[in-house]
Amino acid sequence: MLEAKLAEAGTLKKMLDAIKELVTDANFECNEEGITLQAMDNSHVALVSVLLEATGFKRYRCDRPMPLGVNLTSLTKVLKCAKDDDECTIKAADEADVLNLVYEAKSSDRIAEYDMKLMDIDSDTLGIPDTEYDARVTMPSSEFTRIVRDLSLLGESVRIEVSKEGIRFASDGEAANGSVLLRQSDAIGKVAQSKVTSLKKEDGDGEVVDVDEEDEDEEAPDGKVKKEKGVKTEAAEDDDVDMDEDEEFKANSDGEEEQDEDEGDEGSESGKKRKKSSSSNKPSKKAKTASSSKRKGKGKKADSDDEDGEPGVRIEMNAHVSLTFSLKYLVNFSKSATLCNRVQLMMSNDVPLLVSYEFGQGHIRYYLAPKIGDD
Amino acid sequence: MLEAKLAEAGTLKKMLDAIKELVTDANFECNEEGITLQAMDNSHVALVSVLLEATGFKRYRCDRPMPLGVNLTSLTKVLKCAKDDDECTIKAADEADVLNLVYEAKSSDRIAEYDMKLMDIDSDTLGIPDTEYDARVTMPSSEFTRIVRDLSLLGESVRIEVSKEGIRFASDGEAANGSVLLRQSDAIGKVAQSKVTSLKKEDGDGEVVDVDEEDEDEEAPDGKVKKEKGVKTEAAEDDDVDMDEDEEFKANSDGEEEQDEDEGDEGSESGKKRKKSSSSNKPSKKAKTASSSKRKGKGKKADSDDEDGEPGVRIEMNAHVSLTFSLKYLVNFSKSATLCNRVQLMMSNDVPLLVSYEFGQGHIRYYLAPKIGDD
DNA sequence: ACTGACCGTT
DNA sequence: AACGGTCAGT
Repeated sequence: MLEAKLAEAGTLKKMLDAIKELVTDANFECNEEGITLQAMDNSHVALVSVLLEATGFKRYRCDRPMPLGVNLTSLTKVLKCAKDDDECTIKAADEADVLNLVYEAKSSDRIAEYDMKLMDIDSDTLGIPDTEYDARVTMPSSEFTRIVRDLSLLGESVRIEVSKEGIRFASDGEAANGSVLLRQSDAIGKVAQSKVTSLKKEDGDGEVVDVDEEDEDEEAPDGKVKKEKGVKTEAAEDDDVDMDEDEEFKANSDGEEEQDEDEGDEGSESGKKRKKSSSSNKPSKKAKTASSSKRKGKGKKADSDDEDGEPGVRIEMNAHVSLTFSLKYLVNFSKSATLCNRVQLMMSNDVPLLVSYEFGQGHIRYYLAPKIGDD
Repeated sequence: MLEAKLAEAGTLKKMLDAIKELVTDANFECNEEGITLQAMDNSHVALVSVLLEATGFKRYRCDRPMPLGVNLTSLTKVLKCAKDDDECTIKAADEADVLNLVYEAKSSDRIAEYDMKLMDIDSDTLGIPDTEYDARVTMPSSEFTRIVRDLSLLGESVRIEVSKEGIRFASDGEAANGSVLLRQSDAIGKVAQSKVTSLKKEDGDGEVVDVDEEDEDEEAPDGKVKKEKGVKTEAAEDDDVDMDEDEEFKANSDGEEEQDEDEGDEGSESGKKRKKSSSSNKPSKKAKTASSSKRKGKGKKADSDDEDGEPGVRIEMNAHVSLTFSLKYLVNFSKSATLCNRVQLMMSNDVPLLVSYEFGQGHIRYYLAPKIGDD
């Protein structure tokens, strides 16, 4: 059975608000490490990956792994019945067909209890390779929100380009073209813009994740992306690609360099390896992928980019990248800004963009295949 | 003629906002004691009773009783032309077919004047018995609003149960079931939960209204509810009852248990009595009903539950009650929260619920027949 | 298709 | 607190 008590129902509310428009039904995979959710968006163009670490709960217990099939629209309604600062306990018996949610007001003279129906959902666990990217940009999430919203008024897509100059977001529209350039913030200058040893998803706040282990990592036996279901990069046509359920999500699969991605389900290809990350030469590591949690044991929950990291823009790149994405999705992703003040954009040419919001108790990550014709 | 000057047009604006969706046309009955409005909602399921005491006006004069037939949609529009803090004077000549409204800004350098057409409306004064109830719950109006809104996301109706445990609001829906329990707030503990002598509508703040005078009151010459049309309790089928225009609104007319439901028209049954109020024993009185204003001359305008009474929940009960109501109506009633910080729920099994908002210058009360099959 | 109500944002 | 936008109901 599962029993997890969250100090603030608001965390869950914001998380649902962030993804409910993208995904309507999904399995919350619960195990002793925490709760994860991975799903393709309704149109199979983007992939959403959510993690809530067990350690982020006030109390957490999950005897055995169990998937909770939830209709996010229903869960959103039920969560609307909680105040942001209510304590929220979610419980589900093994094999249960209902999820029980209890909200306790701080004042404690109000207790609300809800039982929500669960459903069976095909859980095609998606394989999300943990790869290295040619560029990582960390910026205030509000800034990212503002930029994609502004540009979405002009056009359908945006070209994101990271160069020595900084990061540029440019969109061409019928009536007008727009371009926003963010330069590295002064205080951060030294760190970024320089060749970085390895660009992996950052775990902590503004600190490059320890790449070491990764370097030595398996160099990618086949150097190929696994084939689980996922957003396929190349497939991306003019419009975003629609990935099939059974495809593998090769974040940047055969992409520029290679990263492996084993997906969870098959596990067979797990042994793959990927090799040099873009320009740099660190051999990338692999595996951990979506279950990022394990990345480095991640005991670091609270210290990440969570709420307010440093202000400003931090740019790290090993190679110039230029990719084009659908603004509609980016605008959608940017809703997660309510969860965390900083956002990380990870890019390599021809590989799906990773937009990552790391907060105290976990993260929300979005993968979006680039439109072709960008390079 | 009528001439009444209100210190704040905002009072009228909020009152209209609270009831305009429920009632589109109604008579404002003006007499020397003040202005009252009583009407069945458009679908004849609920009854609304509004009182604006003469003493609550900055200036008030009404030579003879006169009904002002008003289209509330029109009045709402006209009132939108006033700022909340404007002084508002309403005037109507005898037999006039227009209502004159003058708004004077505090600064006095702005005077706006409007004339709104009046209409003839069948004034079937509704008889609202002033009865006793088995349970009275007083709580912050925002809390009530929150609860009924939350539950309305899940289901159509709510079961309200008052027991030693507190007051529970429970609703079952397609996707989820919900239940909110409010316990008596600690500081209030002693007062409530004990056998109350009499549970009548509270007039002041948290004080049981003196029932005395009412006891002696005219026991109802005819002892009946007036014969106006009302919500008939029993009629309530699965869905709320639709009371006929000519029926009498026997809120819980005769006593909690037996409530007669004579249909108002006959008036013959007037002799009924109400008597034992629930558990207690005060003979109920009658008449005053809706014109509650007279209840005790009520000079107390400002001291009532008006804006913020004590915070928290106060529960008084003489018997366990369990009733089911349509959330749609309760959500509608809860709009009155803008007028007053506290709301009173009065209930007896199988009798219409009374939701009462008492503010400085009067009150807005709603009566809603329970759905059957509850309790 | 139009009007009204409700929710969210500024 | 007010205005605008979105969604639902008639």
